[in-house]
Amino acid sequence: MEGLPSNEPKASPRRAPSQRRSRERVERMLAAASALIAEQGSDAMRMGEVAERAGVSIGSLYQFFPDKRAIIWALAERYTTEGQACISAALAVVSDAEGLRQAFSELVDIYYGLFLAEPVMRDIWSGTQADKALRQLELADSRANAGFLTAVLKLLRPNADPVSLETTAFLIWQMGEAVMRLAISVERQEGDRLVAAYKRMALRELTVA
Amino acid sequence: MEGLPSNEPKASPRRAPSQRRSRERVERMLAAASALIAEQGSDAMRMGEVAERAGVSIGSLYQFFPDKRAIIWALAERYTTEGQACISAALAVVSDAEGLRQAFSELVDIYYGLFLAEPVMRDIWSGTQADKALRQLELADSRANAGFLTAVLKLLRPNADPVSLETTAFLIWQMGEAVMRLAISVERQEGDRLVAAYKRMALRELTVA
DNA sequence: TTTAAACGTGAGTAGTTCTCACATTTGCTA
DNA sequence: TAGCAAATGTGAGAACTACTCACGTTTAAA
Repeated sequence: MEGLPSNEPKASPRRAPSQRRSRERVERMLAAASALIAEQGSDAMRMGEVAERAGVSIGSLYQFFPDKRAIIWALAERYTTEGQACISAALAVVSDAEGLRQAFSELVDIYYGLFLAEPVMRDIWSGTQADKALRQLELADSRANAGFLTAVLKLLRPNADPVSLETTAFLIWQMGEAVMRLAISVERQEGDRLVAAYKRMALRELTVA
Repeated sequence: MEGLPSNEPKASPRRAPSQRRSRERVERMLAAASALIAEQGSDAMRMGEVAERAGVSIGSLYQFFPDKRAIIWALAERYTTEGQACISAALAVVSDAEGLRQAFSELVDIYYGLFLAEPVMRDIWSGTQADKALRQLELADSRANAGFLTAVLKLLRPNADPVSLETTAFLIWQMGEAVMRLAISVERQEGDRLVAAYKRMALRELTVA
């Protein structure tokens, strides 16, 4: 699945471009990487191809980016700092509950729009390296599991819109998986809190109309 | 990041073990893979190492598993069918809202326990191939973003438990990201519905105590 | 016993990331 | 302007890895 010797954060510090020439070249490298990720995904992106498209040698590429990950991270960083400013601005002006409603709603729309429109962000932030086929298997499986939940909901609320129930069940299930993944990535205590909060939220959604 | 020629579902059909000898050997291969994933993660798992630990040649390994993914999938499948039976059983007996509450609550606990206890499941189902360092960056970033939300919540509800508010904000933010990732993996229409449902759910959580 | 199919082997192929010894360019100082 | 050290640029090749294939061995059935 990889050619890297290991998964350790080898990220040895590389020289930072200090002269104008090299800064421009680094910019070209990032642009090339961005284009290739948009076209093929970061997994299929080849370092040699990045160098070629940027018009630099493979050695130059590695002079400023210690490994393949580094160039992807550099791109990711641009998006995140940009996004962070946007979020900060939108929430800074909130002063009451209604304001929060509006700001949050807009924020979700903006983010969703970004995810839909930016192939690079899409690739980097969502299962980049994870292989697509496995993701589809997971989805199919999750759908099957959510199906059991849907069946129960339909039984308990025969008058509700079936599509809406299906959406709710699938959403709750997927969120549950996401929370589990999150919970095992943080400290045990926080993980427990997050799972508990999820449970409370999901139950509220499941038991009220 | 990989040595595979491409990301396409090459999954050419391989011979299925029909004799007892080969069935046992396949079992050993799976056991070896499982152990290695538990020790190092599936990304660092080397096919040669799997073969060696299973006491078979690399050729034999590839006789039954077309590629590296296949052996990981095979392991994943075992967990999922097991889990599916568990879910089905737990939800089949639900007949009222209170029953749903209990069944769902238990299910979450069981799943969380599995995630915590099973390193292989953990690896396969959560950012398997995704690199750990990037995941930590994402988390730090998400925490920062959730921080803005936390600040607003603290402002609007000065009497609430700060830790609880932080947990809620982080959870909502992470769920949002998960829903976006999900939304772009399914058909546009369903994605839109899922995002809308998430928004409704999150807003309810944000505006009621 | 014969025989065809299933099974087993491991050196070798192809394709990747990343290195390194060396050449070139730049900016600074005398 | 000449001199020079640091920054920058190069690409053949080192080091790994997933995966193949031609050939040898075992199994089960006729």
